[in-house]
Amino acid sequence: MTEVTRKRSDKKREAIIQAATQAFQEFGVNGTSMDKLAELAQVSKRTVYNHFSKKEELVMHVIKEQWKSALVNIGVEYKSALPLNAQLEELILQEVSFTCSEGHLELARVAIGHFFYEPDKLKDEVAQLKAQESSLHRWLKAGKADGRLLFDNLEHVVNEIDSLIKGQCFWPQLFKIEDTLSDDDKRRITDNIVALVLCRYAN
Amino acid sequence: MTEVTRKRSDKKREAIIQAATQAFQEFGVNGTSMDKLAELAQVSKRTVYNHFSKKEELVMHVIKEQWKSALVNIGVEYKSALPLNAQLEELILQEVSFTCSEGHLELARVAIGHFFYEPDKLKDEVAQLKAQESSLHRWLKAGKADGRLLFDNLEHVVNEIDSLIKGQCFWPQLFKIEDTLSDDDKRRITDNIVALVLCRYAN
DNA sequence: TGAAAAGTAAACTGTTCAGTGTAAAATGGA
DNA sequence: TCCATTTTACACTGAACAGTTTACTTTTCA
Repeated sequence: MTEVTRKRSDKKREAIIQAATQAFQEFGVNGTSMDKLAELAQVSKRTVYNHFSKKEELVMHVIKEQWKSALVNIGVEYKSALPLNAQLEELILQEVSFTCSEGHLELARVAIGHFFYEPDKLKDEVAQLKAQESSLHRWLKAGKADGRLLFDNLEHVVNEIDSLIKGQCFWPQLFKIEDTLSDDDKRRITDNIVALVLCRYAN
Repeated sequence: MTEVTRKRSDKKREAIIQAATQAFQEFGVNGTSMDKLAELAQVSKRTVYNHFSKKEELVMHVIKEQWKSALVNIGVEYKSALPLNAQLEELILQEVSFTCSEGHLELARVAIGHFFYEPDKLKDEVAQLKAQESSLHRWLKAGKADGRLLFDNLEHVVNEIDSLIKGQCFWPQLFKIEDTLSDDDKRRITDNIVALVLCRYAN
């Protein structure tokens, strides 16, 4: 043992995870056999199984790891003194950028590819996601409390904004129907969403 | 031959298609083996292969057939005399109802499940879809020509509306994250979309 | 009634793949 | 050097599945 052995072991483990991450993104979970994976990781198949006793275990590990690394804190706090316009612009631009980032898209591809025919598991994972109140939630709530925004149902507004973002920055890219967005595209989409939302809900 | 033979043959064929349609929806294409399928259709496996020489052929047949049957004509023509409000309401409600209908969702599930890792084929199919100018396109164009709507880029507006619809009536239902929408839900969502759009683009 | 068309059952081929067993080799610390 | 841990190569099992072959039966209709 153990210090160096640990390190050798860890290196192998890293190689496996890294190869899996890449392969799952490129070929999908079902398109990646454990043999292929072992070869890509430059590791014997048995070693893969020494680290992850089932394929499912490896899949979940990869998804959760990507998940963590993709989790960015979007931090725009409501400021009473500043114009709504600029604040919302900043907030939505951050959401847009995150949503259409390659990291986020790749995670989504793996997860959706894996969970597509297991709606219950998918539901659970998504429930966890939705549980955490977003920056957007807080900002809208603060704006309403401040009397500068006017709406009945917070959830509906969040849903609308979310739909506008995903419909233009996520789904088309997820399925590779549209190319990656340029910064100009992001800016234009953000501007339009901000205009739409403020036109409707600004007091 | 041939009249009655045709009929027996057709019955078998129907049974195959019907079983495939159901099974593909329930288990996905990959989750449905040709053996299972034959059993479900109460038909010998060989008969399946007599009608469809490859699984892929059957898959494409089922998708295209569902496609046809799902294709509804949404017909709301722009009327200069009537208020924008009511017209757009009617138009979007039709879109919403179609989008979240079980038929449309099931088709989408089969198609996405099948094409998920074949982005090129998916792109082709979607391109066909997008090619046909929608009722929404025409209506917006007419409203602009009539001077009652004001916008720069028609495509962007269509995209926004489309995102709002799909984000609330399609994606969550596709992945079975949300239940089927009630008529009240549809009405509420439609109302909100109409308000958002007219607030922004009505002259 | 008899020949053509269609269907059936079941075994079979060939492949892919998850997961296991094992014996030998590499690694690095004591 | 010796020992424990880890990795490796590789053969193997067992299952699933697309697609085929064959020998046989049923149906239809001329």
